[in-house]
Formats: sequence, structure tokens, C-alpha cells
Amino acid sequence: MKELTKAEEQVMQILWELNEANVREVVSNFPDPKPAYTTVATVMNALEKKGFADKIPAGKSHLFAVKISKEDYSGFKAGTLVKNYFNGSFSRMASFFAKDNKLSIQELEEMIKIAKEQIEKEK
Amino acid sequence: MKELTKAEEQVMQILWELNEANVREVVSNFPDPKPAYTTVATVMNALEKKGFADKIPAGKSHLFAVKISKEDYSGFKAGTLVKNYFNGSFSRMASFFAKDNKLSIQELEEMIKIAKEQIEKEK
DNA sequence: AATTATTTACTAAAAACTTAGTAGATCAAC
DNA sequence: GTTGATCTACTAAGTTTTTAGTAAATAATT
Repeated sequence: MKELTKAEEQVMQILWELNEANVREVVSNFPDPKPAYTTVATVMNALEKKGFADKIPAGKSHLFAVKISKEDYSGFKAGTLVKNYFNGSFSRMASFFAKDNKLSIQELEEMIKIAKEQIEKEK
Repeated sequence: MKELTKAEEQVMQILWELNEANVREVVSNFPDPKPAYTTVATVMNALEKKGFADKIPAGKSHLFAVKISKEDYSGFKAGTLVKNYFNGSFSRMASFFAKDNKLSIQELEEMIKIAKEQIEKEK
């Protein structure tokens, strides 16, 4: 999977929200100050070329449809992070987050629940 | 905290290993094909300017010493990832990792232990 | 002391990324 | 059917990042 650049990532975050959209819709979902229409169009064409979106003719314009889900890209990014910064160990990252009260009791309990469920499943 | 570029990150990974090193040492720790000495020197100067390393005169050359630890930068990166890709919820990321047997039983048990200890501490 | 090797500062070309304009096509409205 | 609005393809300027060379300084070697 290819990496997204900063500009591409911003557009993808919007596209992931909308699932599919044309250039105008993406622009209008940008916070102010909004970039130029053609700027967004250029980025979106790059996204198609990189395989992150499909470009579908729709009437006068084109519809860009998410092709790589946010979940898939999230997994890719998280995997890279764990690999490069936590020795490939997720629990090492968990331990890092747990320290300094970065996680609420609720989050911690949620984590325990998830882990226990998964252990059951793997049995 | 500033972001590291790709090239800067590569150098920092080596510097984090060595804790402190001169340009020559960093170059020799690169996998083949090694970049040119001056290339690495340029990047390392940028790292000093960005505050990731201190540049200390040492005999004929300079020693670059880690100034922002791998742990600090890891936390920064992990925080950004959770914020942008997991709705700010670490347990959401944990759940993602747990799925599809991405984590070993050992990792899962380790996670439970960490979470339980932290809950105790926060009581 | 002269030669060779090492290091740095400075410079710069090449590549990648960002931003947006212009021209031309298409469609809607009058 | 001419005018105005919308959209795309193409182009390109500006910026950042990457890569590395050259010249000068310093140290080591003969």
C-alpha cells in the first residue's frame, strides 16, 4: 500500500466521511480557508492514480468513490508505527499509552474486555 | 514537536540506537546502498536545527547527541495516529489489532496485565 | 614540510509535493 | 443560439525534501 501525502490525507479524511463525492462536495467540506477547486481536483486525481479512489463519470462531473477504506489504511499506518517505534510489539505500545494516565479507566477496561474475548476466540 | 521527514527519521532511528554519534558512524550504520557522507551530514544538521539532536564539537569532528528521545517521539506519533484514525480512542485501536489474530495470546495477556495494573494505580 | 585523509560549511541540482491558473468542453438558462 | 456557470485536463509556479558535490579547514602520515 502506498503512503498518503499530507494533502492527500486531508482529502481522504473527507472522502472517508462521505464515502463518495465529487470535487465540489469535498471542497465544501474543507474548513476555512478552503483550497481552490482545482487544487482539490489535482489531489483527487492523484488519489485515483494511487488506487485510493475510483473515478466514476456521473453526469457532468465525476464521482470519486473510496477504494481503500479508512480501516485498511489505519491498519497499515498502525502496523508501520508499531514496527518502527514499538519493536513490533503492540503490548509495548499499550504499555506506553497506559503510563502517565493517558488512558481512562473506561478505556483500560474496554481493552481488557477486548483482549479476553480474543483469547477466547483463539482457543 | 516538529514532524520528521522520511530521511530525517531514518537517521534518527540510527541515532536513537547509538544515542550519540558522528556523521561517519551514522553512515556506516546505514544499510546498503549507503547514502553519501555529505547527504547524511546535511540531514543531521537539519536535525539539530529542528531540535532533535545536539551538535557537540569533539576533536576534529562533531558528535550529535539525541535530544528528543525515541519514546517522546513515539508518543507523539502514536497520539496523532489515534487522534486521526481511531477517533481518539486507544481501545478502538486495540480492538482493531485484536481482530484477525494480529496479536498473539502472549501479547493479549500482556495487555490485560498492563491494563489491570494501571487500573489499580489509578484507584 | 608535503601529501593524503577526514570533516565541515556552503551551494545547488533533482525530485516530490502543493497550489492554483488557463483554456476548452459541457450544460443550463434565458 | 448566445450567455453564463460548472467541470476537467493540462500546465506550471512555488515550496519542501532529498541528495550530493566542491572548496576550505583540520588532522594524520610519510
